[in-house]
Amino acid sequence: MSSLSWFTRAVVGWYASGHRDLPWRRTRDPYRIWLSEVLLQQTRVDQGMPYYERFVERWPTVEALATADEQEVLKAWQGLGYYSRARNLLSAARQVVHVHGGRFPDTRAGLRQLQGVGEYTAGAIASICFGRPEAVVDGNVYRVLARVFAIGTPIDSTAGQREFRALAAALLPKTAPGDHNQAVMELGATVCVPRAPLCDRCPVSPRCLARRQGCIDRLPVKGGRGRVRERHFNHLCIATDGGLVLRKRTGKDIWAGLHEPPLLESPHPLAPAAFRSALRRAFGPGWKVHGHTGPVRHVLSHQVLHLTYWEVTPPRSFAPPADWRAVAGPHLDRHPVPRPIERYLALRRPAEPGP
DNA sequence: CACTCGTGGCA
DNA sequence: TTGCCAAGAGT
Repeated sequence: MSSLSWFTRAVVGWYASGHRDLPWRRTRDPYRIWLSEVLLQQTRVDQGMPYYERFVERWPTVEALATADEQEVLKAWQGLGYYSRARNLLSAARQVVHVHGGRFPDTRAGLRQLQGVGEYTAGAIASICFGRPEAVVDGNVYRVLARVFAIGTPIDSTAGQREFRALAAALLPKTAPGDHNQAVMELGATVCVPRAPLCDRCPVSPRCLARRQGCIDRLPVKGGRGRVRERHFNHLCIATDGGLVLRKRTGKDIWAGLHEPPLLESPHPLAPAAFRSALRRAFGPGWKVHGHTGPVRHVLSHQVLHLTYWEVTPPRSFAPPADWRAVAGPHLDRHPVPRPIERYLALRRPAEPGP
């Protein structure tokens, strides 16, 4: 008891005196904790919350989720980004059911074997659900520790990750490690925030080295982002009797598993004449181009997309690639699509006005 | 290991 | 407008 460090004493005491009442804090069910942790990876609580509620409602148990179809899960994930999380989520659910008999592993190493569960998520589940003495280091923890201990090692370097992991482990109390972990993360999320931290409300500000040294706004140190790639997407909007033509994206590119109108990517923006030329080169002669909308600018973490939607009609002789599918209006809703395609479809077919 | 994977909010 | 960033993981 008295061996508790001043750090844990201050932060856990502060946490116990009141914190946000988030739905996943009302349970220790590893399924729900896991779901919340994956949903919140690189994602704001406000953004992930409605998704959590819908997932729990629709798939209340890991067994239920394991029986889901990948397209269903991607559809439920639509709009949240980083869609590999959704595919890994389903994969891990099936691992839990078919390899572990429906029970989540109760150790960090065991959890680590699940698809989409890395060092952070494994530590979070192990400490919160099973009381294991495993420290977690997420973005919040990096920030709190970098400031309180005035550590300037870049958090995205190998040395930084080692250093912060060791410090977090040294600070972890033997009793109630899950509460300690959540308390530090909550402090980072609500008080020790990236810009303009609320130091007058911080339980450790009297001993915060960065505050003492006046360098809070320069910590933590991160390397700059890499260069952003510019891409030009020319979508072929083909209306048939059976509906709009879509194809499913595959491979390792963005939006794997999501649908879109057939794509003609070009290294530069295309004027109508250049588009006709590119269309003929890619899919043969005889196409008609009726008009276009865009380009629409869409920013991703490492790319900037310029999307143009071209209304086209193929010649009668055209034999479409095997993965093209005409999708009638009522069925469009079942296909997961990326945000810009979702917006395009909404413009193309305005939603029915509410009652 | 450097790079990649979305989206939206904010100053 | 631009850049930063938010409960990371996979390759």
